[in-house]
Amino acid sequence: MQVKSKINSILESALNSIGANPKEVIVSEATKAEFGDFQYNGAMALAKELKQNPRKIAEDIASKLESNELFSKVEVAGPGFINLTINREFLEESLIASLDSRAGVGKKEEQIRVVVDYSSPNMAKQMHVGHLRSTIIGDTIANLFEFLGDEVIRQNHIGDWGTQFGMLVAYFEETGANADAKLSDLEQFYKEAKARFDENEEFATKSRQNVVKLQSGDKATLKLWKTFIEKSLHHAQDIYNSLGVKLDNSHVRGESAYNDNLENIVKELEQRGIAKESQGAKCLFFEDSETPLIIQKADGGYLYATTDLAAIKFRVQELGAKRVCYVVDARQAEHFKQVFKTAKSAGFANEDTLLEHIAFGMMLDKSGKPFKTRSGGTVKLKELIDEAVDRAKSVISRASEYDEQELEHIAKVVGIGSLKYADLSINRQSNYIFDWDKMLSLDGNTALYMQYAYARINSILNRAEEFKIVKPTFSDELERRLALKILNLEDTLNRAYKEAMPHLITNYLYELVSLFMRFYEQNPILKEGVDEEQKNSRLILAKATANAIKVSLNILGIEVLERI
RNA sequence: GCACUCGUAGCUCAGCUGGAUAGAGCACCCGCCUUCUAAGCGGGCGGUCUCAGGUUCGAAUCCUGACGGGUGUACCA
Repeated sequence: MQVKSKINSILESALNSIGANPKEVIVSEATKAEFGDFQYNGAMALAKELKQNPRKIAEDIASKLESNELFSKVEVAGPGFINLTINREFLEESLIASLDSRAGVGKKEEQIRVVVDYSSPNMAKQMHVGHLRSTIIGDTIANLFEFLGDEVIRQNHIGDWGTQFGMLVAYFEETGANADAKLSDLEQFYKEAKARFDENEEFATKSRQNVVKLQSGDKATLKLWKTFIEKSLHHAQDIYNSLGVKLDNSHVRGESAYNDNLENIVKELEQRGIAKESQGAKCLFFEDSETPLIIQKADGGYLYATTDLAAIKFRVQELGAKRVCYVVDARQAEHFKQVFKTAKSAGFANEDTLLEHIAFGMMLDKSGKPFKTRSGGTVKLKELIDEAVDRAKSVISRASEYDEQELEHIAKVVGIGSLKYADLSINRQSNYIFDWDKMLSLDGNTALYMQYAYARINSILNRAEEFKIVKPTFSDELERRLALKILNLEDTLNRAYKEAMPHLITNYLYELVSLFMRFYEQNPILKEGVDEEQKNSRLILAKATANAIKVSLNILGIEVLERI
């Protein structure tokens, strides 16, 4: 149910009928409960255009709305605020739709094909905390788009090409018979190879030669390279599985996949006169930027800008994407700005193709400093996940009621849910302070709060006999507000879709569940003294709430539990 | 130097398509379990929205500048 858009269109015709045609009509949720459910503040802005008193305009608009059965109250306040209260009966009737598995949320009218590029781990190393945000924000966005009807193509643009592989190959050859054993810890293997690379010039040269061999398709080198990739992918897949992220090998299309196209990309850009030579390198210059985008080095080598351009071309022209989302660290903002601009001017993407950098802030430690990237100080993703699960296990209050296997499952769902929720609930654009205690604390606005509410509802539904799917009757204002919140899910998801902002969903969830918790405390469902009709109504409210929670959490990639 | 970005309660964050006394959680204090899961609920404490100008009937929100933090800035990805 899209309550807001419904109101917007009613408002729009009301506005038109008094001769106003604002370019956008937007109601917002009321800032105070006493103002009603929604408010429209546009009357004040129209005062100049219409050369009328804003209060008068508001009253004119209000008089057109009053007759509409959607509203039970239309009120003009102050200089020209229009406060709207939604008719209780309308909510009662609409709530039934929320009992289905989509919590009453429809698909978008226009559905498009979207590529979401996320995770993109480096294949030479283990995944670490630095990969967490891209992986879970990207997965959430992909889930959300899919849920609303888009055809989503997930792309894992893995870092599987470049110097580090020359290095690994060289080290593998050097260690000979021990190599296979050593590979069981790829991280360690990489470290040793890197150390060799830094200290030994001969080794470094050999590594670079291996890169050339790789790029020119030398069979033996390629074979070795493949074993590294397989090993790494296997590791990444373990992480995805335990995180419940929907990436698999079919989504992998790494840097190496574009290797053969790079030459043509450069050629094409040169022929179109977009690329120019400067200091021996092939570059693209931009008016608003003093640094160019380099697509080919002076020594002939290609760069990640070249790969990215090849990838855009592939995604738009071969995959047919109308929207391409790059879930990548905010530090690459300028890079993507230039790449997108180039892709459009070169015709790799159409003018109306949406190329978006879904930027997110860095992960900082408690003292506000960035995590180290190279020198051993990083937290491995695997360790992080394990600890999240361990901590969750130690916190489960009803632990004695479960057997070992059940406990394990609950700990996993709660621990990983908390880990993801903590990240997703923060506006992705700001830096994210990574704090074990906060992330794994199981209080407040966390996954656990939602999961707990869900389990509470489930407990009631299990106890209750089947309830009738008939129009409920709300017994107080709280129930009416809870219903309205449930019906707001679709508007929330649509806004989160437009802005690619997962935290809008967590904000919504928190409001929804807070309302439910109050309802739960105040309005008994199965207790004595509750009449049949009331009981039935409240069961419908509870069920609809559970659906909204489940749908929202599923989009965030977080599981619910029947019992906790 | 230039560009981008952020600066809201002790801490972590919402709010920023301009609107009516700026909202949460944590922490701290008080109250609520013989009845649907107290991992909960209710109440209290706590803010010159970094500062200074400007636009506007109205600014945490838009613009300019200053200060402070972060990031990026020619052949790494």
